Amino acid sequence: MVPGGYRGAVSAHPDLEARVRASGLRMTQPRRRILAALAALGHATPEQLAAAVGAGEGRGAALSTVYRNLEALTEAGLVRHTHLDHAAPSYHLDEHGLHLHLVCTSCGVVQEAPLALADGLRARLATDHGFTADLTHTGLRGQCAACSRAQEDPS
Amino acid sequence: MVPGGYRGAVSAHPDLEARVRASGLRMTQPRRRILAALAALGHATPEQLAAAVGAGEGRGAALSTVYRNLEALTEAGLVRHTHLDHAAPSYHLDEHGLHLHLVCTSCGVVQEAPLALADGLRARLATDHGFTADLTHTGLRGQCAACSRAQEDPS
DNA sequence: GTTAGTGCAAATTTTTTGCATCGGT
DNA sequence: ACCGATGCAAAAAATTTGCACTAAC
Repeated sequence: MVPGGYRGAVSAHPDLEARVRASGLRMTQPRRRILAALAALGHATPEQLAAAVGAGEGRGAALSTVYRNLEALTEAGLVRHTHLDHAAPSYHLDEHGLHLHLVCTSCGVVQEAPLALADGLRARLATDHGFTADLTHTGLRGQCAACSRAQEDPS
Repeated sequence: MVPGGYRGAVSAHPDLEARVRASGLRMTQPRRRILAALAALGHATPEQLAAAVGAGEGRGAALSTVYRNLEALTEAGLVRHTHLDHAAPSYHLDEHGLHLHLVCTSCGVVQEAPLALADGLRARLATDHGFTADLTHTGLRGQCAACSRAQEDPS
């Protein structure tokens, strides 16, 4: 289910390393692997990360280390997460950019959409309810184009 | 944390009973209590429901029964759920109405907003991405008015 | 009388935590 | 050398499941 993995000596992104250190965190091997996996996968659940990093296979990062790192890196502002569905949250690098996540209820595909699409809604929420919304944090559920089509025209 | 509970002989809403039966489900005591609790609480997590129903106190509904009912009733279309935060999903009667859920990241308060506010966004998603969104299913995270204020003016 | 539905307890699954050790600075 | 970070294994939560029994229909 998960590609080869990122177990080797990974030099990772220099800028990332700098930011890690700037946050007062040490740049360890497991942490480097986790960051590299995040960069490569775009977004992934803790379990997917553990698999990608090769947890339990000797030289990787223990599952608990993955959890602890996601927490520490989130705290440091380097990592964010989004709730795509009922399951575990999906983590991604801060750099990965802000966008809406469209999650298809039928096929599970996740597509991204420009955050600007929600500007109108956010403005209304702000004026009408004094609510400052972050549409980035939760995936929007629905049906993707392909699945809607399949449903109407079950050829 | 949870009010008195709904353990007594609850007649529940007649219409609900009818819909339950129409779905081919039997109207049992535990099920009646769960429906009554949902009606009274508006929306609640499985645990809150179990507590409200008086699970474990003898005459209530076992936690596992709560889970099984939420599943069955959801299947029957009588119940829906929304993911308000990182924690457990929050269930509510279908009748409870469709609206947006605004979840404050700071204080945890959940307020409701008319679904129509999101019509613009939904239209854009439909035309631009062929995506039919259900903004009802996930709570929108952000800061409520009170918390935003407190943050800017920490008197 | 059938069989869906229930309670209870055991089994899973997911995430957290304690603690001795290792490794970055 | 210091102390943050790690691995492992145990603990906590949260949800699911097996099974004998009860109660709707």
